[in-house]
Amino acid sequence: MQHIVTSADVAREAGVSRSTVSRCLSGDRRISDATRKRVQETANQLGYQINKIARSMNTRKSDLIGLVTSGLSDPFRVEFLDKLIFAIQQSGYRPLVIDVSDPAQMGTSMMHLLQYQVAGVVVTSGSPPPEVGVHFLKRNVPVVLVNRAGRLDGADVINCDNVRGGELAADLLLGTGKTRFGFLNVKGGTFSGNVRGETFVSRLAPGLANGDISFTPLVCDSADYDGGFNAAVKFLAQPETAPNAIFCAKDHIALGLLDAARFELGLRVPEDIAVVGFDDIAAARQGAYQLTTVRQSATKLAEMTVDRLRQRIRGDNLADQRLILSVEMARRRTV
Amino acid sequence: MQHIVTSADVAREAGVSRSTVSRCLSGDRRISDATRKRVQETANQLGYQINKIARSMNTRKSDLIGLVTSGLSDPFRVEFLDKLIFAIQQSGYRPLVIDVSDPAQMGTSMMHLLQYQVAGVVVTSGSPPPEVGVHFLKRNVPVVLVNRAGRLDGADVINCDNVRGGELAADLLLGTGKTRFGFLNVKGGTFSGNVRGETFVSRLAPGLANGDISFTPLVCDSADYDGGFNAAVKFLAQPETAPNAIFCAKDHIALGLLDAARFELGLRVPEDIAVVGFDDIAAARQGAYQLTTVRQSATKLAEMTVDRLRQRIRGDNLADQRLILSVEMARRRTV
DNA sequence: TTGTATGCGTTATCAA
DNA sequence: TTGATAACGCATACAA
Repeated sequence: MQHIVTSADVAREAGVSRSTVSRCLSGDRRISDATRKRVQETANQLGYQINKIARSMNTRKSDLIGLVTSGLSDPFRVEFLDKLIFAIQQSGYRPLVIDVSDPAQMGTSMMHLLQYQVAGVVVTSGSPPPEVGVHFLKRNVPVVLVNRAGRLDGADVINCDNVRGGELAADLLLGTGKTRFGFLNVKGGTFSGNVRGETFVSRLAPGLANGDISFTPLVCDSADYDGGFNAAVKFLAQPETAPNAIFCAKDHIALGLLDAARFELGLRVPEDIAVVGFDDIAAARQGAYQLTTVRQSATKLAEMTVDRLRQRIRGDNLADQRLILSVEMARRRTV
Repeated sequence: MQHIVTSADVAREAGVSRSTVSRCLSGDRRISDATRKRVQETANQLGYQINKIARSMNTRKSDLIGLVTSGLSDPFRVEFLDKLIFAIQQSGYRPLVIDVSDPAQMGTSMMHLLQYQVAGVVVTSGSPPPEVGVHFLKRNVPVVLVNRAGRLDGADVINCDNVRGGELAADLLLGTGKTRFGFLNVKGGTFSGNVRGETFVSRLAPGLANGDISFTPLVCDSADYDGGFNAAVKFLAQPETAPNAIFCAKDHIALGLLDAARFELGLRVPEDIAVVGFDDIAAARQGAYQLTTVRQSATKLAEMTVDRLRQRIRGDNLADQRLILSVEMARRRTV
């Protein structure tokens, strides 16, 4: 077991004090060019790596940012995390991922992040119990909730424009002339999904009132491809009466629905059934699907998240914010 | 700004010493039940969270495990990371993700992990320069390379059985009676892809020798859906002479190829063209694709990785190992 | 511009 | 079974 190179080793080798080494490597101005150069050379030569754990002892903050998620099975969330991880690194931070499969453990999981002195936390899944808010507030650790219901005291909330999305979907489907509307969401619903569905329905209100159209709420067991597929096989069993203008709470569900409609029921899209999704995941653009969907930009969402995080870490703008990312309709072949 | 609760606070409140608090909360045996109970109660009451950063100062190890990857755009890698993150947490560790977009920065990125005193590292992308090996060896930090070329001294290597995979693909395609074979891989190739392709070709050797069949190496610009799609549009332009029994280095490429064949060229699968992929990603099972492919289990790969990591962290079995995950053919509708 | 002394919160060592 | 004390590696206030 070899000795690990510390700043003291570099100091001795370069003939300076530990403080000087520290200053050189943290980019402190007040150091002579000669000294800086010499120290940096010795550091490289010895293979010195700063010990961020030790540094955090003083500063009481690490450059870790907690990412609370639950699995990587949801395609849009993966795209978001991808951009988020990139943006976090660009800002000089490092992502510490916490996978919360059991929503009940959300609170304890977030408390674990405190043990690492994280500089901030991004929650992309599950709604943290309000009582954890005070612990984060007390330590000035900013929390950003993304596409989540925001009941957390002291946390910022960033959502895409679910309301506008529901409207866009309704308007587009109304324009098809189809009359049997449906909204497909996971059993129990999610915060985002519920808002999308409610807005969708309220936009249909006039037509529903005068009996021009009908609406059926549709439910699947899981918020993914299989959920959409299995649900569709059932509710499309009698295509003559089944909904034929369907808005899905998210693309992943819509893909399952599409495959069920085409390959299990033999329906033509969009002639027999029109489908609108939400998210615009990569697969929606693929030739096999060409899904018409409400687009939210994972990249912008990630940038907004990191921007907001950095503001709060700097101590700016400390009042809780609620930010909305605009959405747009991506028109393809399923409507 | 409030004061943050430390072990000293708990000690004072409970009327014991810091050492006792430390022992109680780290599950040290030699402490009386009464004291343990009292300390734990005061800790909860005060909302005390252990500072793992400070703990790492002494132990010189954190319970962080570095995950080196490059983006989350590759579906199989995402599935693997999903299982890996889960397995890491199950073992009481935390994943610290490093996204290496530029392969040239691989070395420095891995060195950064050392700054956090990681207990181990998993490399899923890019091949680390051999010289970083010594720094990890010196600190007894285990490195596991997954589905990568292993040129790193002191690192373990875990691969799926690329050789067997290539054979399975060749045998299956030979059975179709088709005669114009192709292997589609990204320009320049990857370690895994190259092995798969080479085995595939060598399995075709007899047929090639007596002129029964032909083989064409096919290349795409990126190892993803778009790469496969764009390449296929070109090389399938004259379907009468183009390869009609194609093995793809990975499923994601195969999906692009399939969509190009069906929707751009109007080909029937598998009548006009047979396709075999590699990985068995979730999308391969979807109705729109039903891709026949060589399956490797992301779950098993993750378990093997964490098992090996834990062995080395414990100090067992210190000789470099090379593990192989078996593969199998998942027969669907594209052959 | 540089060096000295001190403290961050924990665990390990030694003593009681 | 418990407590006092010394590290761990770094940053910073203060002194020079």
